[in-house]
Amino acid sequence: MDRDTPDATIGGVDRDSTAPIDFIRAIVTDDLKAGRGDGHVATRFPPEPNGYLHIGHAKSICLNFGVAAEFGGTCNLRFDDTNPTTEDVEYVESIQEDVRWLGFQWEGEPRYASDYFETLYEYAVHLIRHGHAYVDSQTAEEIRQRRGTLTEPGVDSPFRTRPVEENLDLFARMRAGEFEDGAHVLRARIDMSSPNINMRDPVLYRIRRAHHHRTGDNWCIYPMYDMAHPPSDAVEHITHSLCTLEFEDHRPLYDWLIEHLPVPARPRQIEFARLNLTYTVMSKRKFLELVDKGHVKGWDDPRMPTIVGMRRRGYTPEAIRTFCERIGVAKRENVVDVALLEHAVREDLNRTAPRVMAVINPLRVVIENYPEGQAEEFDIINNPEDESAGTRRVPFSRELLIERDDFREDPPKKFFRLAPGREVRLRGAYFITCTKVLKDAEGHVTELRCTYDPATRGGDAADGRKVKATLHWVSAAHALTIEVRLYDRLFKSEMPDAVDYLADLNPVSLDIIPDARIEPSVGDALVGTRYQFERLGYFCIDPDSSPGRMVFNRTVTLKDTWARIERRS
RNA sequence: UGGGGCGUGGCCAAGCGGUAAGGCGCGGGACUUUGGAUCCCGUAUUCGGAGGUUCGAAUCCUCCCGCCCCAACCA
Repeated sequence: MDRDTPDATIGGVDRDSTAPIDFIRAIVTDDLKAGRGDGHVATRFPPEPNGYLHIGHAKSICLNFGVAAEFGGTCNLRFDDTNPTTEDVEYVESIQEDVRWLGFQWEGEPRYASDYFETLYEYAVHLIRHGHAYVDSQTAEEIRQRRGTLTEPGVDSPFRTRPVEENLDLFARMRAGEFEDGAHVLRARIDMSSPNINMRDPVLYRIRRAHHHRTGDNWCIYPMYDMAHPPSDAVEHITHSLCTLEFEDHRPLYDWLIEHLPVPARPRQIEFARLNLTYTVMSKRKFLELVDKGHVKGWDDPRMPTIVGMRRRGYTPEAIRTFCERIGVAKRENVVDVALLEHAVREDLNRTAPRVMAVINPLRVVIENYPEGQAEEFDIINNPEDESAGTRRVPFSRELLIERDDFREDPPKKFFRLAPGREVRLRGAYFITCTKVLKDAEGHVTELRCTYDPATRGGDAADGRKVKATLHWVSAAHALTIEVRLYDRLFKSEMPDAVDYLADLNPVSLDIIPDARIEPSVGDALVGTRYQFERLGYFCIDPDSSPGRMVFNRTVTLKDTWARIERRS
């Protein structure tokens, strides 16, 4: 490419995004220049409906829809439903919901590989007619043994030279259900000595008497991925078929199918590396196991790295999309630090989530010079980063609760919060000064006596004096009690089997603070803590039990745990 | 071992012959009605290694090393 070309523009498309998907962008640009696909770019997201989507799929979704959008093209949603034994409508429905929730709209109706079964069958017949496929009657075991090894070539099947007519007849009878499962298989006739094992006469069709979630019992033979995918792409006029690295070895086969079939288009496969996240299990197989064995409550359990699980944790589609943009797309194996995901979530939540004050581990504070029985309300801003979020009324009275960790009788050097004789600000209310510390017989602090300065109403001193800390607080009499439940994130850890450690972790989901207090002014507001769970920060209200979500904006590390708050009924 | 890929700071990732973008993380500072947020500044003399070509290389060539994927009638 011309070095003088301003790189703000590539392929005529404005490059405002920092998403480093340049190698794909370059290929598409070149193809466009070469006139492929009539100048139209068409991609597709092709999940197999055998589980719920996870954050790894989000990368693929953002990539496919993103590339299409960038080049003014389209992106289809196609279910790769060629293996009826593992698939289910529950999954096709959840997948559609998740893609929509992430903010993407596929072109037209969802497609299904199963919609093409008849076409694929005809294509298979076409291959047979041209001597490019044959019915093999060996057992699976025999086929495997004759496939050769990484270093030894394979051996031709004794059925490889079956006459076309016989193949045609056999294949038709396979479809007609005349044979047992496994009795025959349709294979491509390519090269049993190819150094690429995928080219050693790959299986194209197998007999499988299983109920398909869409075609029911209409078929007893099903195409393999390699047989179904290339033609499906072509039928949909997909121009760029993006898939993960493990399919690189299949590309020659992909191209072989496109070349030997009378397909209406010539799609091109491009591979990229799948997403791996630190501490995160990313395997549908393991998720299924967790769900089936009851280690989690379902695919949408907040501990799950599934899209629905993340949704319940309060993650936003915007945050997930931002994350996918930032991690980039390349061909090298990678393990993205989960901190990057959490950063994207915080960034979005900081901008959009309403705040509330909360006290988890309460310490009673009595404002001695505040009239007994009196109460007043303050208007406190809901989101310091968003004026339009408005304010809420927060009641204030003589007896308050503050976070226990916000007070230190003997404050260390860097501790600026409350201490005997020290003045701090109660957020949105008044400056208070601690005058007395009450303790029980054991010497534990049980209550603080303070005085407030009426001249600091709203949190600003008329005389301009400053205070080094601002505390969260709630009015003891008005506070709302909720239940906080803490969960540990699913850790992949060093353990080879996720299930083992999950069994260990499950009991950790306890009610940490059964009597946490929060301010009652916001009807649907519940929040977490700050100091006690130093590494948390954001708390989400389960969208299934309460509208909206809540953020606590103090500590925002979300390192390796998170909390879920449930309203006590 | 045959084939296919990949190796740029702790983690991602640009760069594609002209003298190492950016983000996360980390460290320091400023500011602030949450010590959060925000804002600054710093963080690879070096691109897996060794040779070579060139005025000049992460970018080209050679050899070596390392990691990943492929021997399902899964996708």
